[in-house]
Amino acid sequence: MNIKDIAKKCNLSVATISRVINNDPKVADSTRKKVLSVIDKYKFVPNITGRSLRTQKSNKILVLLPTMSNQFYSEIIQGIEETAEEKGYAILVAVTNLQEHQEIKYLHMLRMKHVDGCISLFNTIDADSISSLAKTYPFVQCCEPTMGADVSSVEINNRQAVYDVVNQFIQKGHKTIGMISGDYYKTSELGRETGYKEALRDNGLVFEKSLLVKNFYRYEDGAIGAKKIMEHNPKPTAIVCASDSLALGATSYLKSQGCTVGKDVCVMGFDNTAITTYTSPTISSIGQPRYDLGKESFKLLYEKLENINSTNKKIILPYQIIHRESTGCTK
Amino acid sequence: MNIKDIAKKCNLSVATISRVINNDPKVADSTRKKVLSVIDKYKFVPNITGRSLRTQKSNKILVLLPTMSNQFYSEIIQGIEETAEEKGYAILVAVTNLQEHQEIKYLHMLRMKHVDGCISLFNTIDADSISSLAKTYPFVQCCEPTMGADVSSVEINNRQAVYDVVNQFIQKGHKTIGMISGDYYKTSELGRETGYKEALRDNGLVFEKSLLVKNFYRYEDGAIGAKKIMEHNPKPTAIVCASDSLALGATSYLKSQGCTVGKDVCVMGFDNTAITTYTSPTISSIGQPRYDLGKESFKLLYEKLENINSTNKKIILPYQIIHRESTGCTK
DNA sequence: CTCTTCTATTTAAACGTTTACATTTATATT
DNA sequence: AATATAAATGTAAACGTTTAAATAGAAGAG
Repeated sequence: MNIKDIAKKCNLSVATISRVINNDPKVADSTRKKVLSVIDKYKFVPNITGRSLRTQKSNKILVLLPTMSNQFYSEIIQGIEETAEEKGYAILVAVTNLQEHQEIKYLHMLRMKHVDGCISLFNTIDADSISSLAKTYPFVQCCEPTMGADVSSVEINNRQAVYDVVNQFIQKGHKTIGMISGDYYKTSELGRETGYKEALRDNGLVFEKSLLVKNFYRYEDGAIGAKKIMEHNPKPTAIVCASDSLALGATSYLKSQGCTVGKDVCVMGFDNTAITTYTSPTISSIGQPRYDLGKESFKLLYEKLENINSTNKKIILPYQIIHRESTGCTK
Repeated sequence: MNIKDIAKKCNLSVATISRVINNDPKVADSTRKKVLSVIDKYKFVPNITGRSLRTQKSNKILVLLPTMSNQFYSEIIQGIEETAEEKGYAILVAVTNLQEHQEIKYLHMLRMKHVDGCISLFNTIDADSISSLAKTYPFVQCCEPTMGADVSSVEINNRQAVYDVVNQFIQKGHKTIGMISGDYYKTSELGRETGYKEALRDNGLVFEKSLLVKNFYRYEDGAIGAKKIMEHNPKPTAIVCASDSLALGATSYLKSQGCTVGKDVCVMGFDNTAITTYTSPTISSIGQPRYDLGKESFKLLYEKLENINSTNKKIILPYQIIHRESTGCTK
């Protein structure tokens, strides 16, 4: 059942049927009614591939995720989805599982015109490839802009966030502060680590290599990191982590050593995921405005969808430092 | 840059170019080489919309998710994705956020032929709609088959899983056992609750309404549920939960009341998500073979992709009961 | 040298829409 | 009634592929 069949049933040309489908006002009310009833009767649904080919638009955008096992992305996607829907775009999510060939495969959907644009939450391909991709296709990076790439992006100021936290720790009298970071998300990681180092420096403390541990972002890595950091002399009294799962792992290790987290040692997480309030002690964390990160990403993408030559923008959104029990906040 | 342009540059017809692209053996080696070099030179990528229109296939399948904020789905999707890739299919994920209009919107992609098939992790639409959808389009339900719908599906035996757990509790001497369930995923919920009731009955215990609490699946609901259940007289000594977050919430409430979870009260979760090992006590849980659920779902879908009239199959995969500290397991 | 067979290539239709342009029909103006 | 204008509908091309069927060219058989 296609538009031609409907036209035949209605004794009309395909053009008129198409006009009815697309709400073109140039069609008589009586005709419109007749056509709609026939469409309804035969449950006709216009073939979107035909339409896409003709209009050269898919009205779909791709959201590229490094992994699905991160709570963090859920709300970002919702922010994208709801903003996109207002403009008539549907979103499709693809997961790269951190594999470059997957990333390339899905980015091909852009070149093959099966989606009109892409918001990527993480890229492994190099800055030049990103820049040239973004020149030709609507493309926005969210949370993890590739360093040195000429591309629109939305993120928070990771450096400043950790800087502020470490500063707060120092103001409260902490003298030895450790950091557990990861070794994957180059951009945010570097920012967070820089913030840590700069805050120490600006307060007259020296950065010590053995107080900054880098592994992956799993729970176990948090425990391993905490163990290593606690071997330092003098013992650190505060640890800032690059994710909540790291903070959780660190906390659990510290507890197992008889430490009271929030009193003997303060622990700060990152991302403010739901898990932070499920545990004992509850975990303090740096919160990103997830919904807005998604929303602003789509807005930037939309500018590109309307005009691919519009200038690239870099948007920085505010973060939030939330104190809970793991930094001694009792309320 | 399209296939016609390439043909012109090569002084060949579009048909030959198409053959090269599709690895048709009926093309001379010298010609193939020339064409490939031109394709490479101009970075030509065939337009997939044109191809889809002609071949009436997209080589894409849709995975429909109720929400992205559930750790549980991640590995299922990986199972689907890796199996699908072997057969040359890419997967696209769409999230309904439990809204029917979203579900309908994305299912339309099937009717509009923008995807060749769909694996759905949850549906709100009624059994008849599901049955008739599945008759016309390749469609498989994973984990939550709609009751009464004629459709291929993969799941575990939810009833038996909870039956076994409750049975184990009773064997160990527990006399009063509560259950915290949810009120959304009709099929699995009903199964789990039935398992609970049947195990009681088969052991000569009476089912008491006040020991079965139904809310949503959030952490808070676990705490609320535990509070309600603990008001029962005599106090229950075991609680089985329909999710890990419920179990976590229950555990945290019990701890706040001075209960030692795993000793005074045993708590069992469901789904065996990562969080179960991050907490203290660690949470016992019923594990579903997530990767295989995804894998088998795609296999069923593939049968439908090859022959839409193949008979619907219902696959039941084994579950696993994993004891941790919350049920008194110390190792 | 002709006829057959096989291989490589071209031609042209088809997939299902949308839309600029042309045509017809209805309505308004003189 | 004749003409101008507006509204409704039709015609046909276009989007970028794939692929049956037709054709050309080369090689082999007699």
